[in-house]
Amino acid sequence: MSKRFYITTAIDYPNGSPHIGHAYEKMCADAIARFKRLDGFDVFFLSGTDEHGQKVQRNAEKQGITPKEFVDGLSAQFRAMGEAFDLSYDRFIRTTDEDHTHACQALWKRMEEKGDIYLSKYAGWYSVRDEAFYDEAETTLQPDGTRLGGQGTPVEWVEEETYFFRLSAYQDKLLALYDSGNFIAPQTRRNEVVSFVKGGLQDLSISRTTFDWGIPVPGNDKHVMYVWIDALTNYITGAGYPDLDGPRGKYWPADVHIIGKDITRFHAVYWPAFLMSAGVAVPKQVFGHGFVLFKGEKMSKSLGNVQDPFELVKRFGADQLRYFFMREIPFGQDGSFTEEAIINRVNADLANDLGNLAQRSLSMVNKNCDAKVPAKGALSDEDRALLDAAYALPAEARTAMGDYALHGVLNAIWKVVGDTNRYFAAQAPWALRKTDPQRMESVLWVTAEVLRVIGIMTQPFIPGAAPKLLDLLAVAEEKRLMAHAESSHALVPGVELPAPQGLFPRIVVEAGEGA
RNA sequence: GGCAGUGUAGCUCAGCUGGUUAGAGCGUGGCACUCAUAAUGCCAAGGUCGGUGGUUCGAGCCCACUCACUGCUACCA
Repeated sequence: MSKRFYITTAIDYPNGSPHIGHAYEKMCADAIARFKRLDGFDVFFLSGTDEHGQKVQRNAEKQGITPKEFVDGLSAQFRAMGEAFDLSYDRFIRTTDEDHTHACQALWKRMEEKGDIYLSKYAGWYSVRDEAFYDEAETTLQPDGTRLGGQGTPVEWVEEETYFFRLSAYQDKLLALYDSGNFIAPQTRRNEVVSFVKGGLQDLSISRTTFDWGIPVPGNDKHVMYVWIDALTNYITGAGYPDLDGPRGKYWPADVHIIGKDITRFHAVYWPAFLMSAGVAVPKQVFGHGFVLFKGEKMSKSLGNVQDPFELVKRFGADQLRYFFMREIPFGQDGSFTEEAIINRVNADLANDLGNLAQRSLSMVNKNCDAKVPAKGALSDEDRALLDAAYALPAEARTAMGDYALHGVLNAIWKVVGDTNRYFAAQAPWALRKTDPQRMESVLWVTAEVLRVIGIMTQPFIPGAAPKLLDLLAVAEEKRLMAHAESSHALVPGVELPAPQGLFPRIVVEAGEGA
């Protein structure tokens, strides 16, 4: 009975090309998924695109193509982004996938059987221009008798037949859920949701008749399911719902939904209520991460500062961006980036600290130890202290990962990288080469062994370079799990090593290029 | 307006249930070394811990007030 771990990201709405914010969420979730695999879990990692809705339908019409053709093109871009950032999805789900329709309709029927869905009318002040309903309090009555919405656009009274979900019946159960553990993280998001739910819940409109690009409501084709039923259900579609006894059913309930903080409510209120209604287990946790800002400002089309993830990868590299964002931004908080910050961080941590450490030590091994794992002599206190720090990493990392503190994991690892550089300088193996070659070998062995542990531990974050580092140390493919990051799997002296190669080139800013 | 949160070195942040000289990384200045990707190491400067007033033998950490900033306050996602 192996340990299982099911992690999802939000599915993206493809009404435009992906931006770096989409990539950020996915790379963080990917690092978590990879970390759990590294730690011996049977992981299922789900991401995808949310493809229905009025906006897609309209955009497709504008281009004179079908909605499906429209989303096919954009969904492909999101999938390409996954490849560009080395994302290890186990499935890339699309809400236009056949099994998803089946899952949504099954969920709907269960909720209906429970008596939680009823047909009624949704009425309110609607702004055609904003495509949004406004609360009466948000509107203002003009002298000429017309009424304007929150954005200053005209609104009209609209009544539409719609199905409602009896969300109001779930207030107490939801509050009990929030009370029982850490269903919502981080804490600040939890506070917001709790206060929202305590304020009282209204029933939720869950169908539309004004467009048809969506999943039909079972038994009433005039209606399609509205956003959240359709979108959220993807998480159980991924587990094979309604057949949770099938091959993937074992993954449900999900361990964590990684989402942007802006959609916390939908995941922490509506979603568990739907599931409770349908008699399906609720996910274990919803984690709302922060936003990535560019130079401290939100990125938007109007500001013209949207950062293209593909361009960034081309310029800096996938490992570099992954490392930067996960190290620099405490996971859960907002964070800002600039090209200069990326260059500084990448050069300092990856090129200078880790890359150069590997290079300086392994090139000595190559030249002075016959290109073999050096001989390990009696260990000094300094050797012992450094090795202990390295071997302590798995436990420290697991602790930090318990709160999905990706930055904390990297912090701990790079503390050891720093320790190793200090150790290397203090032991000065280049001097020992002349005075005490045996001791030199020991120092090089300790350094290489620590690099082995670092290589193992960094795999979730820099999945391109970490395996290369392990290759340089001739670590077998099957000995690269976290369980191997201990002394019983240490490097064996005498094993042949390949010639060292640079792991991370320094990023050089060309003259005249602003950073 | 209501609720919640944040404010600690130039920058980004740690600071456990209050307890000797408030920490890290980056940046800055100086020195050392030469194995290495002009990389690394050492040393140093630098903060009245937003402000005021309390509680306490003692507060960055507790209380009150105050200033600034942020988020949430339902059906665009």
